[in-house]
Amino acid sequence: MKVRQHFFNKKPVMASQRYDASEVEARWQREWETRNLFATQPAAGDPRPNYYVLEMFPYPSGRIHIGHVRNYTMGDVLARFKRATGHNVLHPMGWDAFGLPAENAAMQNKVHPKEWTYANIDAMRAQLKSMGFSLDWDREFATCDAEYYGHQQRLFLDFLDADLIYRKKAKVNWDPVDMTVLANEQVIEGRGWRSGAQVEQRELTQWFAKISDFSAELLEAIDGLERWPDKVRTMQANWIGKSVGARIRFAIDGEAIGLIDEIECFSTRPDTLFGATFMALAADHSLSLALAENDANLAAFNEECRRMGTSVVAIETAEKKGFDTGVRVRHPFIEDKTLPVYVANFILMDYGTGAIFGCPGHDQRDWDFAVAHDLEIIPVIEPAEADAKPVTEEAYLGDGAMINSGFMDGLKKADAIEAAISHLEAADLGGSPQATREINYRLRDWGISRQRYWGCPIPVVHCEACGVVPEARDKLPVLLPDDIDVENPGNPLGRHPTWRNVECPQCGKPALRETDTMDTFVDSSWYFARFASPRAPTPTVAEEVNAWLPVDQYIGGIEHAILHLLYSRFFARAMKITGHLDVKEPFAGLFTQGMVVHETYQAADGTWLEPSQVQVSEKDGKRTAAQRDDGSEVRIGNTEKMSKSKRNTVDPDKIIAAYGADTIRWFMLSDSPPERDVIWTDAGVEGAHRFVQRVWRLVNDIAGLGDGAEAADAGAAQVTTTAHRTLDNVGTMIADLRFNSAVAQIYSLVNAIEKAPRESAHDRTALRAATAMLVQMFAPMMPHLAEECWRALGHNGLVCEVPWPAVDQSLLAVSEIVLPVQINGKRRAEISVATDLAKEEIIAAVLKLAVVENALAGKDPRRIIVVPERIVNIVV
RNA sequence: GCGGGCAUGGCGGAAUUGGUAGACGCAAGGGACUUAAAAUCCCUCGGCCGUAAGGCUGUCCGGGUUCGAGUCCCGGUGCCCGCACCA
Repeated sequence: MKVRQHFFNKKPVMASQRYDASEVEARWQREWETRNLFATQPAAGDPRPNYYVLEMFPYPSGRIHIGHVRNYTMGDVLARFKRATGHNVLHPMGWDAFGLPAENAAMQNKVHPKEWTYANIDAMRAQLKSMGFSLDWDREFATCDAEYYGHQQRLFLDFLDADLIYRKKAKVNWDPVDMTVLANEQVIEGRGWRSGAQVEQRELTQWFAKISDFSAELLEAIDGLERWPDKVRTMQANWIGKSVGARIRFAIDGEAIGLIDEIECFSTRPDTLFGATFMALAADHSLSLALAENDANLAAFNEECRRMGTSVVAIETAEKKGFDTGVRVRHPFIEDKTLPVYVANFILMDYGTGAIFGCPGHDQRDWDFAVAHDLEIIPVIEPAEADAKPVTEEAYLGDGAMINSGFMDGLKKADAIEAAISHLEAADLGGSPQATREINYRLRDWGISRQRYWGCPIPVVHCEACGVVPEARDKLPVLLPDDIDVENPGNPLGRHPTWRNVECPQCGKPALRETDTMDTFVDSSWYFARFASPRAPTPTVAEEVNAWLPVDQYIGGIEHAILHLLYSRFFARAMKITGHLDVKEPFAGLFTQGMVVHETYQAADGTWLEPSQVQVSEKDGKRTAAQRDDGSEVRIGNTEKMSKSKRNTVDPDKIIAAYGADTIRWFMLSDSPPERDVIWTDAGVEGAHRFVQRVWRLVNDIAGLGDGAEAADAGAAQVTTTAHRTLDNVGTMIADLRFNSAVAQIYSLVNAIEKAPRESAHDRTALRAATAMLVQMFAPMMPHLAEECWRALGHNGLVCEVPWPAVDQSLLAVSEIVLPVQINGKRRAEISVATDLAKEEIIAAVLKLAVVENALAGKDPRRIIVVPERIVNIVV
């Protein structure tokens, strides 16, 4: 049994000939910085093709975590590779710096949010620099910089003018303790995530962005996002949620209620109309409200519906409750038939029209409601599935021919829907057709108001005389005040003594400044455009932003699949309309990388332990037991996402200090495909570091072979061919973001160089050339080691400035190839043939093989398949 | 419930898209060097049979298509993710 010690417990071994990462890396980082190598040239006037690679910018929480390291390493490999292949590369970095944590920290630690945020940015910038990323730091900005959010206010006003932003009353989650609105994601089981207080539904006037106007376009354009993962495209399509159907009007039987004499429903299944047995309204439907005015019981019921929680649990366990209003509507197809109208707790006011017709036979939810209220269930579809249960037991949701449906009897679903709509379109109700075709989307407008201090102020003023007045554009930015009271809950802007009181920009009379700030998702919806000209006096500069956008490769976590990426797509369209941009899609290529996960450890008393507190025992490669430093038993838990609560995090700084940035970069790229989770193990990191040392030894070895007189070329050495073949593969693999495969290729080349003959001058010349190519190939991945090796090989310049080597195509062609020979599909032999050998000759050669002759036993083969350069198969 | 994805040695994963399954790495075992260790180097490493040559078997399970299936089709199992009273 062997006890593996955690690397922090080990004394570092430091032999003099070993590669000293900390010294080397700091030196090359200084060199790159001195030469300002990664500053991007303006797109205008640069003859090279542009390439924009962007990783999702971080929230400045205070520390870089290992997930950032993985994300930015991938982007950096691509950026360095594209630079080497002749592109003008934009690879910027900034900070998504507004948001709640800064305010919470301010309350807890009595630090100003601004101070806290900028201190964090300084710390994290230093960490990123120690990773050796080829970022253009001249373009850095934070979204909380007055300059940035001032331009954002300008965009806001332009959007307002273009009717892309508006104000409306809306229901919001209100936390009565923290005195703020909470996003749906911040409400857990009906309680505020921070205060734990029961969240109330409040009606407040809020700012909204008209993203729903773009539903159809945002959905259709998904088809064009060919370099996006299918998963994200599907998620966005589902989120936008298109439903095709009809809006159908039902006449109220008898007297009108006030001005209301009909009810409109949206339905995707008008084919089931003959099975309709009731109608249900949302509590906030205009008819529900009108009827409640004279009915205290209904008013109480409506109130109960409104209070119903938004949590998943509340929805799953809720009964189908209803209140019979006594009102009845006439069935559109059946003379003299009327349907009872209920108010029901499962009808949503903000989808469709807030009213449905219920067909219990073929909708499970309607079925539940019908059973609860003793309503008729009429089957109108004859089940095509043999094992279908009768509609007395559950709703039938499958396909089949229509029954009990008058003119639709016998039709299939699609034809029946068409027939029903045509019928209703032709029918007249009060002077217009009884139904119109309609498409509904699930996507709602985006509420961007937040009752928070640490965000971008919404640049408008409320004047008693003039109403809502935009701030004058030459007064922008509307700055956040620095002198605030952060010690009390609620919005410090709302109780600021002077900041609120302003003159109306229009009439000059005293007015009040808007105290809402913008959702931080607004900040991240256009930062990628600002990077194209981050110091410009306008939000964007046409010739730069249109040259750089769309981002060629965007890299980030799947958790942003919907919100951030959808908002950004909307913003690009809004910016196009307002003249700030001339592309529609912000991100041409999207890559969602996996997480970094780590084993968890739990002590006997249930507390989670850090990896450094635990020793794991292994037997025959299996992890058998773990012990704490004091010898007590430790339970090995699941391997999961690194998190503070499970204490399974690894601090990048410590790894860099112990092994260097190149080691952690190499480890992040090895083994796991980039879209999948990577399991952090000490052994894996040590393996990566061994490779760094091995490459350094090899390069010095080759450099020490001496020049060797240039031998008369006796044909390419094997190692030259291998190097070019590897180069060809590595190039395509990096371009396809298949980093783990590129890493494997590089390992193989190192193996080949180590084993290659070194006897002749010709050998040595070939080896030196192959080794130089090797260094260039791993330069995007381990840039510091590459520079040091490049120098050791006798080159003067920097490897990161040397163009990517060209593949010698003539070396890729092989003259002879080993073909596997199958008999009846099983591999029985192999044969070495010239690549250009004719099929007949290959067959002739194969038939002479002893195994083949034995198998045939004098008979003719039934069939011979020859796939050139692949395989031969003899069917006996 | 709806939608999407994944399943290959002890482990992470390769496999040019239907053509030699297990590249490359990790772990493990054996050996060399060393007073000893570390580092390094060499060998073995899916399973079964065999001294060996070699044979059989093998990519979650059951069928199918094909000269040939990890890859395509049908059915199933198990995990993971997203959305969800959406009419």
